[in-house]
Amino acid sequence: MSKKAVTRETILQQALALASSSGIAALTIGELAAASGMSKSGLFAHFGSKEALQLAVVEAAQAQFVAETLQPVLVLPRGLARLTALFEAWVGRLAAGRYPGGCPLLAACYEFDDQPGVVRDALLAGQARLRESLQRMLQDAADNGELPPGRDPALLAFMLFGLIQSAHHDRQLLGRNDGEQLARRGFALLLAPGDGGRA
Amino acid sequence: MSKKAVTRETILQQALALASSSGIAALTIGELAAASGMSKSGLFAHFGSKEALQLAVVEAAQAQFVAETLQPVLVLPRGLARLTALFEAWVGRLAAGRYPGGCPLLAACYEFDDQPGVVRDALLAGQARLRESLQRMLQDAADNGELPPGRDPALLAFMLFGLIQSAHHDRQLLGRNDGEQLARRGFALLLAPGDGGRA
DNA sequence: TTCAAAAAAGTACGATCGTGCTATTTTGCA
DNA sequence: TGCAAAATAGCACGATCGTACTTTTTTGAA
Repeated sequence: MSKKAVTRETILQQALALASSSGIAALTIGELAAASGMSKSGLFAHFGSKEALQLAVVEAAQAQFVAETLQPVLVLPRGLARLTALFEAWVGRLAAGRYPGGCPLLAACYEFDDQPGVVRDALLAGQARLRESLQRMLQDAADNGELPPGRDPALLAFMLFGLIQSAHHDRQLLGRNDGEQLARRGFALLLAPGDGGRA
Repeated sequence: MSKKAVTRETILQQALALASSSGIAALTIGELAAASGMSKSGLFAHFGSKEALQLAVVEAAQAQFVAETLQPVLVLPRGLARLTALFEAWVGRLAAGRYPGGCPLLAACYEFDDQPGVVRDALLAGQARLRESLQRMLQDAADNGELPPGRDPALLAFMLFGLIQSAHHDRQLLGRNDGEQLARRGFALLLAPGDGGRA
């Protein structure tokens, strides 16, 4: 791997660490250069513009999520098993201290949802893909007869994503560390057959 | 009302409109002054510091939420009726174009959750109060026997807030306008007795 | 109507922003 | 080992940031 690619990767990892607490929009070339031990212009040359840097950071975060959370569960059989593993990995990711300042992608969604441009486009595409993956796993589970009768995969995907967001909110702002457990109980309530989810 | 108070209110309304799309942290004294038809220094004198301005904006947004969404439902009897009205008002607020760029408070939670200071403190206090109100309404409904058996008010409050966040996400980033309907169906799924929420 | 007080504007400041352009260092191949 | 090329640093720029200090305009009570 070329030196350039190595340095670029180092910068992006540093950027993700900073963006986790301050947000991607608040990332500053100077601040990031200092944190990376580089000069402003040396770092700048890697990206050519601030928008390109922000886009690279978003894509790095997305690639990391896929590699660390989505990919690993694909070895499991389609259906409830795979879905459960994904949700567990996702929830665990929140608590793991992977990003102490919170998920940079979730935060970026709030920062860029009204800022047209390539960053917003990339976020939108990634979130849409993720939602589709989630919904497809739910459909697989439904096809296997592993869902309570009458459950709508689209609604469940919507609600499971809400559980993730609520857990994130509880941990990052409210400082509550039981959000992950509540999310798991919510998952059980939504997917457990029979008793309507005693929880 | 003194002139000062009137002007201050005008500024804060303008600030909320701007913050809706760009975020409270990205608010700039100069930008806000231009939008308000004032000079930078004239506007600045109203607050004394940028942090005080941000705090005032957060408090204005919180007061608006309470006045427009929480207060009105308090005339309804405690229990499921009041809870349903609150959720409906809350969901409706997302679609109403009240804030075209999304809820400034939700966005602020992501911006300030890792930035210690008075702004974060105010956000935390407001969100904690809101969560308590929600949970108390659920407890009232449980006391009335209006909840499916075995439901935990704390878990339901967690999940209902997740529905709101998911609806916000769907509308603001994904551009889907069925998020509100999904949130309503989720509400029904969680609170409807008997069939375990056929949806 | 007058006039002190309040509100707003004017001006200036150092700092930092993103981004050019040029010089220097470092790299990897001949 | 030498040397073009690649990577990084140095420096400068106009713009804008938040925030002081001073001056002008506006307000409301006597």
